Amino acid sequence: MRDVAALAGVSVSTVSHVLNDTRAVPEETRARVAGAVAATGYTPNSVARSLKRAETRTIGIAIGDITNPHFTAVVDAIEAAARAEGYTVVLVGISESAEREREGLTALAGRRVDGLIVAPSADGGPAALERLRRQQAAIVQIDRVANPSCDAVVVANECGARRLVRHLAACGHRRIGMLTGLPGLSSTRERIAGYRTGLRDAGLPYDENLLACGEYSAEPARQAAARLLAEADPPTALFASNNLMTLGALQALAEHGLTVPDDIALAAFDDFAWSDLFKPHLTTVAQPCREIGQAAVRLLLERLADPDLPPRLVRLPVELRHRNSCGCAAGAPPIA
Amino acid sequence: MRDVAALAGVSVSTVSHVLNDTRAVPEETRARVAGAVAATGYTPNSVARSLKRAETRTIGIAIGDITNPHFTAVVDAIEAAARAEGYTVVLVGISESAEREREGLTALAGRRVDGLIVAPSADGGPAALERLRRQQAAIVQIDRVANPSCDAVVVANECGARRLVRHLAACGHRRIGMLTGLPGLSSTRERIAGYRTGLRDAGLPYDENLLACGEYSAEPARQAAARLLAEADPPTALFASNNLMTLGALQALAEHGLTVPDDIALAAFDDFAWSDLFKPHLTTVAQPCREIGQAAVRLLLERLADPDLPPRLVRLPVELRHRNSCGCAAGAPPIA
DNA sequence: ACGGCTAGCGCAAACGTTTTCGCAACCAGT
DNA sequence: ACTGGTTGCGAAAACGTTTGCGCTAGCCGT
Repeated sequence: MRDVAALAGVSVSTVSHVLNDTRAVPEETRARVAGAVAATGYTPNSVARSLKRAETRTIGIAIGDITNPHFTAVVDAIEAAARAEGYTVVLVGISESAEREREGLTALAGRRVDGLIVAPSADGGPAALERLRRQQAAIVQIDRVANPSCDAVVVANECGARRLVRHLAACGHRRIGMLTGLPGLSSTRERIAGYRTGLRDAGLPYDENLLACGEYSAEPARQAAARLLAEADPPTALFASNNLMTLGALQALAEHGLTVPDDIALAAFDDFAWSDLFKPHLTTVAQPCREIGQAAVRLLLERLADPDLPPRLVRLPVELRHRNSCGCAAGAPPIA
Repeated sequence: MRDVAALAGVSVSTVSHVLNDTRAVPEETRARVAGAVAATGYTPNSVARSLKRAETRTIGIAIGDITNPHFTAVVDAIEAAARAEGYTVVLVGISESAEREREGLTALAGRRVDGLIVAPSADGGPAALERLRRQQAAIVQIDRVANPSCDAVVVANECGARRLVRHLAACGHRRIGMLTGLPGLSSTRERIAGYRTGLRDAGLPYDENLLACGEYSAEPARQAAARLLAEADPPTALFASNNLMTLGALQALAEHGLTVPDDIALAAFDDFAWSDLFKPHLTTVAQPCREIGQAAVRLLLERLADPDLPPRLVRLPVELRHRNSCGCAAGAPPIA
């Protein structure tokens, strides 16, 4: 910037002012500065600016695994929305482990991100977010809420699970197994709650043995499903409460020589992008991934604008995608 | 840091020195400082550090669309590798448009990233990278090379395409259509070249009418495939030269009432994560996505360590995944 | 007793911006 | 001719680090 100022024959203040236009500068001077900028190929140093301004125009994203299509979509939406507002995003992967989460958040705190969008892990607990909070960062949780005093955007977990289970029951299933997510996450709890109300709606008993923990990922889910299938009175339908566990379940079913939906029904939380090409046409409840991302940055910016807002929780609706892995005719309308 | 220094009864220099341990400090002082750090909840401000040190320990990733599973995997690998080396990544989406690319790179240049990993777009051209280069950023291109004087990691495009086409020919196909990628990208050129050598290997003529541009994405590919199917003498096999175009092709085939592999054969560049669940079991050539990411950060760090290295190009092998969309028995060995 | 060495530490100048304060020049109104 | 307002600009102090330089105190060897 010094060079630019020298070349334009003005002071650095003036250069700064025309660049940000933060005070009136006659057209002629402005032009000279612009010329000098072009001539020197000057690129404003945003780290210096961040230091001075005490804001980085950066938002951190801390999620378990961007490889999970659900998070991929969310991240993509976040990035787009953030960019539209002049923010850039820094991505840290915290593979569902409390330690990684701590490391990642520390890095982000050091980098002085203005805001943080986080899918909190089970055991990180509310404490992990405190440091960022003290730094005045705007924090929004997605998918699950670990700290109720921070903003969050989640989906209608209970409702989605309930509808799926009710539908399976309506298809005549009386023993419906469930693959549950990581214990300790609010989404896991809510989906289990939905499963239970779904059963109740249908007048079916709740049997603890029909639950198996799949930890929201494929391999554990495969084992969990295998366990359910080995029961004395095995389920005739399975509810996998996220996408990865659906894959695990399918693998287990294949290993047991069971085909969907002929031998066993399957319904799942989370839709897949190219579901149409899948062999069993999965009946699912789809999350509005992009909307989650968009809502998250909206909340974040609002909080940045007014830090004294009360904590808000936005809960987005899910959408039932009725196909035929549930065993009913493809055209049949799902129960509401 | 001032507070920490005051609390510990030392100067800021000393605090800085114990934090980075950059000079000998007796254990006792060190402990006092550590105590003060803990007591104040101090988090080092890396933006100030970056300003002073003239390095950000940040690497930028500029790719078209992280929603594409191929890029998702690459990004994930990059993030992991970078984090292992103490770098954080900032992500900018440049949706295959020259303007977005320019914007994104400008943002990264302003943020003074130490390095950049970019999947260059067709028309951004070598120029887009120049500014970053002048800033001494280490640049590595992935998937395609737009600027031969920058490092790059790509895959054996020609070889992969060639093997797939040769295999289709060996299955008896004499008219093999190809869905080509975005014109202007090196990967597109190389895959077309592979297609041609594959044909030549098999003694088949090259017919320009069997090529249709699918722009590396689904909808254009659907239309392109539809065009090929409408030919007077339509292809009996299709080679889709990336994952998204495969989806487009499948849609076109479905619309024409064609099933794979009975009515028409299909082979594709890029594997899918859950190919096993897909209805046509796709014969594909898989890219080593994670290795691409890892190699990219390796090259990047090496260049950071020694900016005078000559430009390097690493070309990674691809892996043929033989299933049955190509129409031959599932167990049959693919031709080498 | 004195020079030299070392260990332990602090001062202050950067890094590249933003922003406050204030100066000079000009114009208008009396 | 003087006041008062406006316009156009520059000087310099921050922001929170890192780091070169140098100071002091103690110790050893002579």
